[in-house]
Amino acid sequence: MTGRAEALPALAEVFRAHGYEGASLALISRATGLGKGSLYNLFPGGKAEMASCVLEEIDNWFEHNLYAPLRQAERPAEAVSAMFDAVEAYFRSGRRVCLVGIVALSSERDRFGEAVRSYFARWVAALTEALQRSGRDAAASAALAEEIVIQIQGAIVLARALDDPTVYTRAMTALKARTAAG
Amino acid sequence: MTGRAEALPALAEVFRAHGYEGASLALISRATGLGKGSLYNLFPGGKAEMASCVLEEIDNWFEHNLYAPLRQAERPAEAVSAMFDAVEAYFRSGRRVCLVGIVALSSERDRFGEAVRSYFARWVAALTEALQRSGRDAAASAALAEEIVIQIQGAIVLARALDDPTVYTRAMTALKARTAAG
DNA sequence: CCAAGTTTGTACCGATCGGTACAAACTTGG
DNA sequence: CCAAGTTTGTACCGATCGGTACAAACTTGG
Repeated sequence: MTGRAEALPALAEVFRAHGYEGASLALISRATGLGKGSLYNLFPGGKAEMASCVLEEIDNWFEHNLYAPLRQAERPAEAVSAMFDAVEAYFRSGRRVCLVGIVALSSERDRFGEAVRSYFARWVAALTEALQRSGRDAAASAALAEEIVIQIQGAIVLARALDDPTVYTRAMTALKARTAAG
Repeated sequence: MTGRAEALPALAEVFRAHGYEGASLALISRATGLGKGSLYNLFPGGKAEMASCVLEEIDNWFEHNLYAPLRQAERPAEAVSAMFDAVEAYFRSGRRVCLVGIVALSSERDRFGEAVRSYFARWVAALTEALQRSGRDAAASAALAEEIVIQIQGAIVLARALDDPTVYTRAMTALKARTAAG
């Protein structure tokens, strides 16, 4: 038996590469190496369930690797810095796209609206908390947290559009410097 | 005769709302009020040609209303400020999505890669020029120009994800202030 | 080792996809 | 006003869509 967990990474890549509508069952089947029978055995709810599970797994990954450390760090400034590194590695400097961001921009936002909202709201909240605990006042922390998430998402867009990952790294270097200084 | 020009706004909205793959000819036909006969009469190249034309029209709009003014402004600082206002109105504070950004994130980037690249490259270049002529050095101008485009794209993503246009206006207010100050 | 349960591949479903063919309905020029 | 050219709606094309049915192939427990 191959469980859902084993199929999710390949599934995620298909959705990332082709979007929800563009990810046909034929592509999904090829990418996962699973026939339709197996896919519908693992995900009785079909494509919608596959996408839900992928979003959930991504959410879990971010919660565990980024949000929780930000909230609980003893040295919050270091946690923020570690987040920048983890995010850069995860999105491969903009070569890899943010699936949750794509869903937010697409017409599937309504279908997965709450998952998308929660992912970004918790990101901003965790970052706000870390920034505040590292010595900023509440308003400045909230503003900077929002700006950081915005710049990450925007840098992915621009780096991909210009097909130039240095756009991503350059923006993040400047942003990290401002975050450390502020 | 209804020309291409009259059909383009409705076409653009369909592509914005559903992406390239999700924009079926049935949706396009409904949105434009044109039957297949008319659509293929206007756009013999089918969906690909429709999308090309839409991207070209968007490009023309940005070139004429944003890039050219930025490059030619006698008072470049005012041109930058006017750009912020025009962009906020165009994207309706993030309620409306950037079609070129969406294409950049999708698998259609390869099909329309050069159009996407050029749109963003010229945006950054025009902004760099205006910032430089308003008294910044070359390096600082280039960095800030890139950051502005990044924040615009990111703010659209986050505002839509959180379903909260104030995210967009808030980010832009802070960015405008920094741009004016710098 | 075999029976019961699970997983898998294949064939098939109706619906819809993008695109074509083409006659009927219009518009236009003389 | 009519002939020539243009535009339009409709019917249709094969391909693919997401999803279902189900028998054959496997796995597992006793």
